[in-house]
Amino acid sequence: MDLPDYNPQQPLVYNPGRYREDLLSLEGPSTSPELKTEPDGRPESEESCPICGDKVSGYHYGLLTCESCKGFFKRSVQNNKLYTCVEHQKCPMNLSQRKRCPFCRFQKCLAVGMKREAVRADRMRGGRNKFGPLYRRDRQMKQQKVFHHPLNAPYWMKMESTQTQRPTAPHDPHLMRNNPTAPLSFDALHHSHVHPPAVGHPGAPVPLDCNLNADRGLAPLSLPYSGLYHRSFPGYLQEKGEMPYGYSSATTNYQISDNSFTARSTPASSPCSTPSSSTRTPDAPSSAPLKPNFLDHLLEGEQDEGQLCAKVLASLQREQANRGKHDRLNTFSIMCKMADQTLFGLVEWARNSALFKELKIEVMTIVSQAGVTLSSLVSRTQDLVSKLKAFQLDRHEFVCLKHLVLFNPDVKSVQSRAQVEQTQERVNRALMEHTQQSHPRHSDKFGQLLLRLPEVRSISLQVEEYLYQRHLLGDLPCNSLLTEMLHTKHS
DNA sequence: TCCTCAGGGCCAGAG
DNA sequence: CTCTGGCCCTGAGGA
Repeated sequence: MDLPDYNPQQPLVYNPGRYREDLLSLEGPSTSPELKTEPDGRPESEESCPICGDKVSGYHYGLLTCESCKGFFKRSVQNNKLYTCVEHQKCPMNLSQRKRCPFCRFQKCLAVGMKREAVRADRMRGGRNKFGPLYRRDRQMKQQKVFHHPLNAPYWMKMESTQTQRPTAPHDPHLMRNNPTAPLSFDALHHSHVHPPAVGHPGAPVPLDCNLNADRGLAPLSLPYSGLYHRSFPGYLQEKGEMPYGYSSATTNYQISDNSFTARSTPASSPCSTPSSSTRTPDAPSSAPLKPNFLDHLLEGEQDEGQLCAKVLASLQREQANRGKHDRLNTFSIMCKMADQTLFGLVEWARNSALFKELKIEVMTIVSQAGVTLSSLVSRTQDLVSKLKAFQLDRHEFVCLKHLVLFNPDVKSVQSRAQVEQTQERVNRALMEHTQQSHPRHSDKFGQLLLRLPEVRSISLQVEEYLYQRHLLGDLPCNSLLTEMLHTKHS
């Protein structure tokens, strides 16, 4: 089965209605050029620059690229170059044509994951940058991919590297921020890049290898919590001036921003960096009168769910396309990778949650439930999603539910249980007031929403249990945050 | 202390 | 003149 509309040289046209099919199609061989192999068995793709196909000379600004693209990227960022494309921003990019359109070349640099932040503002020579862990992990994963087929790799081997190397860099918080001050940062989860679904410039070409149709109103359905809330604020991002990942589709020019990346190291969406966070009173979260902007305060740390889904999809598509003919991920492996990357997103979200930062947690442990099957999980999850979709959640309700799931006083080893309960109560109150105000005719909405939470928790526990069983069988396809979490929780 | 390697600078060549 | 890209230097961090 071919990967729909995918060609490494052409942006992939994303059709939300085919999201599920896209994921399924990831299993089959892609239509991307067959990956040749070196005499020693290493995929040649490891030796070719993802931008132009030239020979790579090492890791540069976030990923393996050739010397030429390294220099081009460096000059572009250092000199704040402003390029324009005389064509349709879809110029082919290869060894012979890479010089023709610097606009498209720079686009592709960003799209494949080169990081402007890695170009040093102070121009200091030498040394190592903050992406060291990224390079190490990437290298490790590449090695593992080559020498150990994921599904054949022994369990202990996976655990060994899982425990020695935390998967950090590809999900660097800096790469996941919604940063309105960064006009041109495509950095995203694991080199994946998406068009902001709410930006609303239908005609604007998207310089990415995983494009979203501009009319994509609802998030894809394939992720557990996506598409649950109704977009009550179609222009939300625009109104707030937020352009996630810095992409401005309103212009065909790239304005390379200043190199003040150090000032942007704290995610702008982080409540700690916003004035409103100063109104927070960690000491008495429940006794403090509810600020009218409490819900907005919660929303400040929110990622767009559609973006998260699209990032995961783009990443998977890229990885699948880069795999050898006989090395393609099967459905379960794809699901595990989805879960892993979604987990990263959730962890990042939780870490950025001002409320969660107040917590002191030793180790997250869970209670196991046994005897689950994948089909029953899918069925239960689909039921839950259907119920939640029927509620047409708005962003405020959705973020409240997320916080209520996160702040679970039943989780062991939470040191300040009282604080968790207080926070839960506070969010509860905010949710109740919001539903009463925004849905006065639907007075029962608050209660109905709360009734869904036990099921959410129950399903999540079953999913964990199921994955752990597969994990013990050595089925989990890769070293990941997911396997690490499962191991930690069961150890 | 040495080695590795990624970012920066230099400069000849191309257009 | 600007841009490109290959080569070399630098120096933080790891062994």
